[in-house]
Amino acid sequence: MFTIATWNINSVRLREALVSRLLTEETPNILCLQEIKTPIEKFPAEAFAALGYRYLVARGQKGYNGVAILSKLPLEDAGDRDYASLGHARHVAATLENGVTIHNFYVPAGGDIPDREQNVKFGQKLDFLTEMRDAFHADNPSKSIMVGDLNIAPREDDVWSHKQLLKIVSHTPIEVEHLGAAQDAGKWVDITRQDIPSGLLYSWWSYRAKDWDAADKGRRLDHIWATPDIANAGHASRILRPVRGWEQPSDHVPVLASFDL
DNA sequence: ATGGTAGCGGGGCTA
Repeated sequence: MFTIATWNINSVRLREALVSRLLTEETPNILCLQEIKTPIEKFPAEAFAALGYRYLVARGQKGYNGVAILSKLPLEDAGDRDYASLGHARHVAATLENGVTIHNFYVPAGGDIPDREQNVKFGQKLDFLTEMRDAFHADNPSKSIMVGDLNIAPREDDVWSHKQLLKIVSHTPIEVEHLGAAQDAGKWVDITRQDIPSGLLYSWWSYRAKDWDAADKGRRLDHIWATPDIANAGHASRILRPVRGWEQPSDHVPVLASFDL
């Protein structure tokens, strides 16, 4: 059995102590981070190794993006892909000794205007998702887990107001359709929703709210998926809402799942 | 329709 967590940390150097706190309190076997916002040379690997997380497979860049897989279990680097040819560090993969492959994604946010004619970033987001679809279709993945900040809340109960967010980037029908096509192409099972099939679920609350907890205008942007051959081994999904209330928090909270493998 | 906050890096971009 192992537990995997995914967390958009919004600068791993600024929030090194928060990562250490999560690792100490929850002791996931594997932690996937997004938006580490640093080149790998400056990733605080020693601090996490001291807590038992000796394995690191990561891709970084200066100032923006960046993804990392931290693990207590041995990992082998399984490569990365520059989806939509953006030149951004938004994907990395690693393989465990049991043969399970882990994909860690940071899908582009897509800007504010949900129209590729008016907003290049929105087009890049859709193109990124289309290339994910094509890659999964070609790959036909098995024994795989894919996690990350997908920057899309696909279901009505993944947002505080479906109606009010229909034209807001992250919940528009075209994004949901593109994400669904990528999910279908890999036959990915949404493990969080397999475990918690109904009810409001959020993993992100904007920094701009006066009182994020009281307003509770959240979205479920962070996901854990698995291929059908191992999906029934997934269980015990959790989203750690209280982490949003830690001092100087990320705007995202960790999402966890365990696998009996 | 707008503005609200945060991080990086030291101005403006990105979220």
